[in-house]
Amino acid sequence: MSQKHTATSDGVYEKLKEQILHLELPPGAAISEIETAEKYNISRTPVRDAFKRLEREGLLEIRPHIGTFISLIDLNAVSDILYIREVLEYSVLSDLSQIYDKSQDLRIQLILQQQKELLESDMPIDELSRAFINSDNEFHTALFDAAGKRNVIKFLYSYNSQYERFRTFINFNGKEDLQKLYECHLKIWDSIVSKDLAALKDCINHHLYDGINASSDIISKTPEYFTKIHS
Amino acid sequence: MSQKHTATSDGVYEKLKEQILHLELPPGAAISEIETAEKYNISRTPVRDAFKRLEREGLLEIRPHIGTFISLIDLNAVSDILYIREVLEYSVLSDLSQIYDKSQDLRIQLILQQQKELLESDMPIDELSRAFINSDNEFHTALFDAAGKRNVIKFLYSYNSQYERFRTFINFNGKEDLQKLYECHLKIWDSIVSKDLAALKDCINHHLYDGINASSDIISKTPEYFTKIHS
DNA sequence: AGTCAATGACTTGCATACAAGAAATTTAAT
DNA sequence: ATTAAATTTCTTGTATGCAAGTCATTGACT
Repeated sequence: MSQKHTATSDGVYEKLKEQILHLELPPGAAISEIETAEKYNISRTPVRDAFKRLEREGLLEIRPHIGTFISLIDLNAVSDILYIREVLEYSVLSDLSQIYDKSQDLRIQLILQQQKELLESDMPIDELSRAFINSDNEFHTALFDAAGKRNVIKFLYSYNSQYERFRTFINFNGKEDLQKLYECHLKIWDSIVSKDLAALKDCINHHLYDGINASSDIISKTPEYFTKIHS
Repeated sequence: MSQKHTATSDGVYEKLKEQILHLELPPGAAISEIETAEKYNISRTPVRDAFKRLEREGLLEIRPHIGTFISLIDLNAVSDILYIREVLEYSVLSDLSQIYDKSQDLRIQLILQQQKELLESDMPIDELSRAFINSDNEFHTALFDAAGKRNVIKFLYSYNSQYERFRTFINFNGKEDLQKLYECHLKIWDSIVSKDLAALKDCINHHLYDGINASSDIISKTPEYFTKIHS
């Protein structure tokens, strides 16, 4: 499965995506095909492919004959994704609580233990954030997997680039948020095992929405990263 | 808003997509860049752009240095989409039943009336199918719209090409299926207006899954259109 | 100085030539 | 006849040149 085939195009796609999600390429910044091609010593063609792909994911905005720009963070889109995630996650996890058997406990416990250790470590905050977010994604993937709904979360991940970027933005804030996330994970798993659906619903709603509420002050510090809200 | 900008690429994309969804380009068939470019009197570049886009939607399979093929209908993917749709649709529509006010009734009634007239008309079956499916999509869009969740259904539609193709496949079967669909629509709207959530859930599940159950015999007539199921 | 048209420096869209890989076909040797 | 290597012919991937659109700058004219 080494799939050498479109190494150049895929490579620049992944590098760009990582830089955009980590905000190293900040929202609103201009980025040109030629410039990028020269940077990676390739031609415009694979760069164009990567650009188009990133545009479809909502991470780039290509304005023909004008330029290409890192898209602003669209809080409405983030809110939509959160709604979709909340609904699907509750449905899948309440299914899981019905069919749950002890054999899957190990994998979850392992991830939770890993997160605990992360929080106790003394990494620099931005490195910790990335590692914790990765582990968070692993946690949710493991849950969907256990429920036999692997494709559902793959589908969600294919659509939540905007949300990912938003998360890396707010998690730069502090370690307390990550601590809260971890505690939520414990509660979620508890309510699945104990089949407490009301508690589960409560957890999921808070888990996802907490960030967006607590962050309005952070957002106002770099308003140029965000699209205007006209709800 | 005339947006002339990428007319060539977008044009061939839409033409190809329509042909694929209508099964005029049958699953498994080979389709090459050069051949397509010559057919539309354009160069390979915009064709390639369209191909990549269709590949992302799961409608094409590009095998580098070998060829490009119309993807087979993946029943597992269809099933996944149906699950996602069912969960989201129930959530959105039960929200709608809470906030529903009479002012939105007109638009829905108009669409339902239109569907009734379609069924009473004497169009050829394949033309009727297309028209009815379009109207079906309008119906669901109007519902999501009324619930203030326009983006959620846009998101769903961006991901359900496989399902669309499957539907055009099974609806070639007969007019009775369309009649059933119409009756389901009536029931769905009734249960929203009367706030009968249990009936609503029942309708949605049946509405979406009915097709896939009733069609196993049709599928076996052209098994080469479908991927092998190894569940 | 102010106004407006021409120009030049960018951008991305499109066309085309070539490179590289895969598979069928041919050709030569046994 | 069989087998295997060479070749031919497909395919898509990549590089590059040109076309066309947008915007800022420049410069002539009033």
